[in-house]
This record gives sequence, structure tokens and C-alpha cells, in this order.
Amino acid sequence: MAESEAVMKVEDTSAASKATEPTPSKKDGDAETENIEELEMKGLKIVENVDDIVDEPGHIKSEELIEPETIKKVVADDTPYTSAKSFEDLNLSQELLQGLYSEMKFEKPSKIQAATLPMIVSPPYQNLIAQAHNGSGKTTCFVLGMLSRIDPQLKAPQALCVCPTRELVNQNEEVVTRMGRYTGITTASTATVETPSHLYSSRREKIVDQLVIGTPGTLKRWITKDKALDTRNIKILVFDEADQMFDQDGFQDDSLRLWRDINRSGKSCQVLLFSATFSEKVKSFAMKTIPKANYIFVEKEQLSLDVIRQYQIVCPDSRSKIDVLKNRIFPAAEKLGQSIIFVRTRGAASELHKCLEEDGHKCTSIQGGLTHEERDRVIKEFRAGETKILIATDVLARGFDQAQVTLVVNYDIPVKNTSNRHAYAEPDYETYLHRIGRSGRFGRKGAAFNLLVTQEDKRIMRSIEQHFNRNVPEVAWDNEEGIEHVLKDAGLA
DNA sequence: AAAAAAT
Repeated sequence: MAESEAVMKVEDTSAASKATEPTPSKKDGDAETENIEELEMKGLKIVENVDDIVDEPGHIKSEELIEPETIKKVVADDTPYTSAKSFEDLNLSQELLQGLYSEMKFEKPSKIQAATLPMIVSPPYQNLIAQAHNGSGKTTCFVLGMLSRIDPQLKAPQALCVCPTRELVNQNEEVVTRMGRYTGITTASTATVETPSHLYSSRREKIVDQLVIGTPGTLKRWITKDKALDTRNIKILVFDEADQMFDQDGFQDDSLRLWRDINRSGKSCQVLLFSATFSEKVKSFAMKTIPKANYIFVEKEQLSLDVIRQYQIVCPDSRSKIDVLKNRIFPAAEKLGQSIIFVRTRGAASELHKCLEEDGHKCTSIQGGLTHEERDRVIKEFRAGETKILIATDVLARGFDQAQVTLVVNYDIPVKNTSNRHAYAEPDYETYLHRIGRSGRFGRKGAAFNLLVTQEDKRIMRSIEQHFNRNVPEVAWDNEEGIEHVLKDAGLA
């Protein structure tokens, strides 16, 4: 099927940004990934430097830079995509441009946007699997993609965006609403509380909104059971946090099902996969599954955002983890901004919440066991800055974008679920990266503390260091000034 | 045993 595809590769670098939006930088790179090698083995031809993205180096202030990174772009056919140097290059409607400039306050495309947007918005509307750093402007890519492909005259669902959590659905809908403010495009979301009393009541009215955002379960029900979501006119399907959406241990079944339903009913539908992480397993599954796709990938070593300073704190016992949090981290953190404390289980979240509150620390917690209303309220308060400390399970590990978050604490180090209880716990590299990526949004500074107790904790931490090829320095748990000093060093205090 | 979504 792909025997005669010409493939081209672009090497470029990405950098961080100002408060509102990433600004790119330029540097040469010549790294090959397994991914590229795999493609070569499949007989695909790699063409060097067909397209290059050039930026004015003087444009970037040094403190805005993330470490230079290499992005691999692989194009599935011989379409000669030119990187978008400005949003005007993309043939967007006036209304959409107005949204970008006056509502979003964007000036020009970020590096990832420059590379992906032409592939998304121009014919033949090729499928895309794209990996880009946390906080590099991925959301803009797919939201702009969806908005630009919708026919404002046609009052029917034309774009669908699938997300792993309710919180992400809300956040993405917010971006859609803002960016699309002048287009008149309407949206529907599964997170909109329809009838609070009967949560799982079926939806009777047909959806006439043009852009639909949701979690997989409810979307599936809207399509198959309720027959409220007509998929015949859907021409673009987006998976946010796509590696989770295509992971066997995640939402793979639901995602494939949704995609199949749309393919059956409609004409050709463009599929976009976006995430900061793709494990080798999910990456090869996605590449096998999504036909004729363009690819954008980043090497794992390059993904670790070096603007986020990472530290490990070895604690003598699990009891002392709380003390470190209360006596060392909080006093320093409270002057900074907002913090998210990640724990492994729902129970641990409410337990830690209770424990900290009894000790007079104002905080809230969020996990999937809460009601939707409770979750919405906790997020609303945190967004408003009314709460500074938020305890969370991995419901918030991905995508949650709050600029004021400067500190992430891995109270429990992330491990993969293993069905074999005798096996060694396996580090969850992807979750680790997503969690620490909640700080340092758009190139701002951030810090992450990993609290370790057992030998297994330490082993997992070492694996994480090796995986991203980064040294994570240790801070003594009982050192009075250790934490404060380290935060100063991170440019935070 | 488990985050998440949802039945």
C-alpha cells in the first residue's frame, strides 16, 4: 500500500516561548530515530532536508528558550508541504484569523504549528500522527484544523474531538469557543451537564452543532444508542492524548469503534493523533492502524523539558513523605504559584487531602470517584487561584493547562499497571512526562519533586533517569534550606 | 489491587 510513497524528512528545532504562545528557534540536528529506520526498512524513502523551517534567530530572547530539539517530519506522499511562517499562509477565513489575533493574541505559528498546520488544512487532508512537547501549542493545531474544515452553512456535526477525561473536554471546548468566536461555529460537549439528576439518561434531540468534543463512552452512546450524533458529515476526527486513546490499556477499543462508525457512515474522514508521548508499542500500533498518515515525532531524550527542574527526595519512610511535603515543600511552594501533588490511587488522594487539611493546609483534591459537579467545582476554584495546592490522581496528569502551576510533586512515582503482582513494577515514563509537564507551561519555569521511599521507588526513578537520559539530582529530605535553595536554583524562589 | 469512561 505504501510502496511508492516518497517520504521527506525535515530536521528542525523547537523552542519555547512567551506567555501566550511558543516562539521557535533554529538549530541544526542530524539524529535518526528508530522510527525513521523502521520506515526505511518498510521500503520508504527518506529525502533529506526537502523543506526547512527558517526563523530569525534574533527573534527569541534567551530566557524563553527550551533546549533545542529535533523534530522529525515524515510525509506520506509527495505533497510538497511548505511550513507556515504566518497564519496568512494557511488560507484561513477572515473570521478565524480574527480569532487567532484578537482573541487568542497569537502573532505567528509556533514551530509545531508551522510544521503541522499545512498538512492538516490543505488538500488532500492527509491523516496525521503528531508528537510535540507539553505546552508547545498542540491544542491550537487540532482546534484550528477542526475549525478551518467546518462549513459554517452546514448545520450538522462535521468535526469530532475525543479526549480521555472530562476536564480535558472542558478545556478544549473553551479553546474552541475562543478561537472560533467570530466564525459562528457552534459546539457540543459530553461534559455539559444535561440532566444532573439522571446522569446516564439518553439524549433525545439530535445534535446540530458543527463541532463535537467528548469522552469516548458518551460519544459512543450518542452515536449508537441515542442516535443523536449523526456522523455522516464528519470529515475530521481528532484524538487528543492519542497514545492513551490508542493504548490497549486505555481507550483503544472505544477509539477504533468510533473511527469505524464514522468511516462507515461518511465519506473520507481525516484522522489526527496528537500527544506529547508515544511509547514504541503504541507508536507502531498507530502507524500500522492509521493509513497513509504523515508523521511528526520527537526523540524521547529530547522530550524532557529542561525548563522544568527535576529533583528526587529520598525519605526514610512513608510517614516522612507527609512531613517533607508539609515542612519543606509547602513553605517554599506557597510563595511561588500553584502546585499539583500526584498520587497513585483515589483513596490516597482523599487520605492525603484529609491529612493535610487537619494540619491546617488549605488544599483540594480531585479524582475520578468524585461526582462531576465536585470535579467541576475543584477545577473552577483552582483555575480561579482560590486554591494553591491540588492533590490529584492521574485524571489530571495529561493536558491540564494552568499557567500558574510552577510545582509538581510526585508523591507516588508513576508505575504501570501490571497484572502480574510478582513482577517488578514498571515505570510509567509517559505518565511521568505528562505529570511534570503540568508545570512549565509554554516555556515558563517549573520544578518537579519525586518523593521516594522504597528500593523499588529508587529503582524506578533510576529507570526514568536512564530512559530520558537525564540526571535527576537528589535533595536531602531533612535539609532545612535544601528545598528553598533548590527552588532558587530553578529560578523560582 | 488500579487512573480513566461508563454501564
